[in-house]
Amino acid sequence: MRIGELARRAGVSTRALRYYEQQGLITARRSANGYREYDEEDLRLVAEIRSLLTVGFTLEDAKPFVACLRSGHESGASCPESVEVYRRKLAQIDDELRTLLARRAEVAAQLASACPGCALRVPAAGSPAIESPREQEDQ
Amino acid sequence: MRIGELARRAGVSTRALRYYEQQGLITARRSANGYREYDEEDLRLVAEIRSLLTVGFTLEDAKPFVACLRSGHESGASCPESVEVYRRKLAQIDDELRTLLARRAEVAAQLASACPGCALRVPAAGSPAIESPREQEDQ
DNA sequence: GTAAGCCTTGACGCCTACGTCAAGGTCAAG
DNA sequence: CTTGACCTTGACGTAGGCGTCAAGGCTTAC
Repeated sequence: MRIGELARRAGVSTRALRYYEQQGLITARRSANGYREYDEEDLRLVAEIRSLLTVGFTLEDAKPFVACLRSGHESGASCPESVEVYRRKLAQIDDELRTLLARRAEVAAQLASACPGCALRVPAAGSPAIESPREQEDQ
Repeated sequence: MRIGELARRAGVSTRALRYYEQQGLITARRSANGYREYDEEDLRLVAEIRSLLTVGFTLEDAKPFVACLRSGHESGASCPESVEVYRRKLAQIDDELRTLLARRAEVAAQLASACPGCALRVPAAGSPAIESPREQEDQ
């Protein structure tokens, strides 16, 4: 199939597909007239990329997953490199969560001191429903 | 004082100060030779801006606070416009927290299915320590 | 006079995943 | 032959808060 069909089936723009190729994530055969030619496996690769992007991965993060799929694995996450990316991402997300929670608390505190009573309308940052993620790196 | 001294005392770069001016946050008198001249109040304004930026506010968000200070209030948060920004920011932070938590859960789930056992090393997204912030907008 | 240290206004670079023209080639239908 | 739908590469624009030259003027000290 050509780029337009792949784009429709994968739910992305043709621009995105060319960008993924430019970034080294996917490659396309070329037909005689220079048009890119894709197959079903490429559709899987793009689906994997999209899936990862929507959960906050960068294209760089996605590379090991795509490589894993292309090397014959049925899942892009079946390779150790991919698992490592998963773990790094979890750690990064936890960092961001901690940062956000700290900022939330700070903003709530400033709001409370500037406008006593306003803070009553929003959940407290230290409430039992909002806590920092537990630290628990590998091993 | 001139821009260099203000920068040192406020702990920011001269580039940042010019940028704040360009964005309409601070204004400077000019001495005969064209140099910017600042006073102690400008120092307070810059301190306010820095304080807000570090908790994730944009310069646009900071404008009401600066305006509030300049209009004579002792706190940049004493004006209703500032309080409104606080509330919008809290809501935005809560949105980001929910998004992050959802992504965390998604990543953890994918990791778990791709590498059973790996997930045991990281905190579970649905654990009692990590929950979505309670919704509770105004009123 | 000249070096040093301060100041000025531009203006590009960064980072990410594309959106959006621009200018033009390919191919099948009518 | 023309229209139209498809394809190609190239290149600028976006958002935010500056960093980092570039090229040059002011002032004081020696």
